[in-house]
Amino acid sequence: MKDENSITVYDIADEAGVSVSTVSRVLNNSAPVKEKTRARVIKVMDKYNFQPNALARSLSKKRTKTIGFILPDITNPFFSEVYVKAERAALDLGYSIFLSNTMNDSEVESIYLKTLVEKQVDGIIFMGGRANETRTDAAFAEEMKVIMKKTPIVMINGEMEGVDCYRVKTDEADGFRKGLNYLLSLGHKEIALVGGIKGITSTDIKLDIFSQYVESAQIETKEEWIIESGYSIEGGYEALKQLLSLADLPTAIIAINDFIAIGVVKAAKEMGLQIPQEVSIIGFDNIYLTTIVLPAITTISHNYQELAAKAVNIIDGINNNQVYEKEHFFDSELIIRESSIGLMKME
Amino acid sequence: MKDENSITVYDIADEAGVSVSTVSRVLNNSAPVKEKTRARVIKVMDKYNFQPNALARSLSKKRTKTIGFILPDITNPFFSEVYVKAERAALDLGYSIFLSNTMNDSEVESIYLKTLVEKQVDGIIFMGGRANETRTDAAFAEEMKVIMKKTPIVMINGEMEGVDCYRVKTDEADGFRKGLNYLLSLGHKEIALVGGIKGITSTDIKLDIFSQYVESAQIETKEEWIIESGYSIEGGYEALKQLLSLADLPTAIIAINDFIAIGVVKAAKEMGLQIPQEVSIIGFDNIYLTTIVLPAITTISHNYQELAAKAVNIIDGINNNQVYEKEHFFDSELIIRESSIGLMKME
DNA sequence: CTGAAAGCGCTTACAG
DNA sequence: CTGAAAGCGCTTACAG
Repeated sequence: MKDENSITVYDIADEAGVSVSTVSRVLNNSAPVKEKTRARVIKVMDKYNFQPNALARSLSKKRTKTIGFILPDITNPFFSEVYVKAERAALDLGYSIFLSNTMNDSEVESIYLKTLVEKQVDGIIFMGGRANETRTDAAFAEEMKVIMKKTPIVMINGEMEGVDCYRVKTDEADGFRKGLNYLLSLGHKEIALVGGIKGITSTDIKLDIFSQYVESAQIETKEEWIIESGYSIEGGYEALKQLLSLADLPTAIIAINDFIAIGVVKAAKEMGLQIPQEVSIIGFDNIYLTTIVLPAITTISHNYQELAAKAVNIIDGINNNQVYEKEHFFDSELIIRESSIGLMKME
Repeated sequence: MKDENSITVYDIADEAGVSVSTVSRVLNNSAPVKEKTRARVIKVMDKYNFQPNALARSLSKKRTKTIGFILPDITNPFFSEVYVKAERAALDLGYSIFLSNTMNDSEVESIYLKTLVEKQVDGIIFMGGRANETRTDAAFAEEMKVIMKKTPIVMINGEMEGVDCYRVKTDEADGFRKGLNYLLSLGHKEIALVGGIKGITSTDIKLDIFSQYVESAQIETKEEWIIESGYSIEGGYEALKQLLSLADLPTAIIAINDFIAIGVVKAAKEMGLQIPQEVSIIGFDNIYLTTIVLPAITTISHNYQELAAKAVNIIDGINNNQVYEKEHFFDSELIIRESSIGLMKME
């Protein structure tokens, strides 16, 4: 008897007294097979714990039921949240996912892109760093275009100039407005904007909206209240220290993301600044850490579920000859928690 | 001219005026090729952005350079930390990883196990829930054995009775002793043990050690100080509330893991209990959240890097006919931060 | 409802 | 150093 791990459809066919075509038919339910024959084949398969070789299947079908997912750092709760939702959607449709962490190294990004194509993934979900730059690098764009000739790409919350891939997005501009309007509704007018890096889309979008509010005199701010301190907890921590060294303080702070907001909260605690009594703060992203911190942080949430599922569905769909719009927007949601409070109550 | 995405070695061979064997040789550097011939072949490959089909290669080589990684929840910093280290080690050796989140659903665990085998992964790194039970389920063990006939499995910090797979482990017993000894060295004697679930290995190991210390009278505890409240932040939060309802309080708390410790810290803050002044607390795992919380939490760290790299190396090694011990232990490390303090200072 | 044959795109002895 | 041929393990027209 053959080794269990080298049984093929031929062995099954032999022992069941049928042709491999028939074995393939029962394997895939791709055509009618007489009930008796089917039973015989299944019996033999079970006997040997037969598992078809997906490589061979994929080679002939030109479909791998595999998706590549490129992101900077799965350790970051924002990315792990969208990843997990995507994986579940993928599982439901029978796909496996190659996860590729680039750690913001664009060379690694290129290596993974290349590998995924060679492994014949049915599509790539891309959240790599190069898709977050407001001005896209021409060489990177070129590279993406070459990939796209072979494999569909869908970017989540990112895009690249001249790269006509699928894009699935949170309406971040609208989300940021929701945050600002909420602060305004609480009576705040003197507002600081903390975190971010100029040139990165998610920062530029928010900076833009903020400027509009300032220009229309809805918000009063100062140059020193706009602190581009990156995306990390540390960045929020340093930013608050900087703010506290100033003569005038804002009554509210809007952070580029939740990590920044968490850093602000941490620094506030150390410095003895009361949140929200002395200053309100809101974040962006709604990562789960916002609820484990004290006070829990008011924030704007992505629609993680829809965002991720749409990305997966597009890949599955175009592999089944369906047609999709290139761009899809999803609404964000204001999540009110404890870090923000009305101005009246503060005084 | 052919479509760029359907170029094969035959097309390259034709245009370069050589045989496919030669194309394969330059592709793999598997045998000497005249420099001039090689140059000609490479030129044609470049012209068409040729990328070999890894499916076809894997089918004939019976090697996919792919690893499957099964874990409960990548959203949990403990798992994402080991995953990220494993992925980097894998990348260095040319492997891609299928990440499979089971969300603690053992049916999903089975589906992924099956899929990974069909996709012919070179090995599976397993941190699934079923490997964490002190008493292993016979049906699950059987399933694992069937898998192991076809694909090597290496478990990280887990094992299953009767399943002779590779095991890579933190010496958790020793790590827990380090924590206890540290507390003792600070003068603490009245200690509570919080979190965990009986029947789960990581709990049982720690419970065991704890009992030994109690029996040898190094520690004084009470029944009500041992609270099996799971592994979540919420679990730590509830546990501290429970402790605070008691007449007597311990001077120190050792938590099953960092999530529990974080929950304790959060509850303490809400209830106005001073940490570490009124009670010291230490966690286990050294996830990065321990440093963003105030006070930063003293904990025991796994050697994430070595643990993950060893798992990957074993898979790569046995696919190259190397031989490995079945079990490998790695030391843990005590990381002292702000949540613990000497008993003298407390009074 | 079933089978024989070709094809998917590589690699690998084997021969020269 | 190079080429012709078989093989990896499936699926899919095609014919009956």
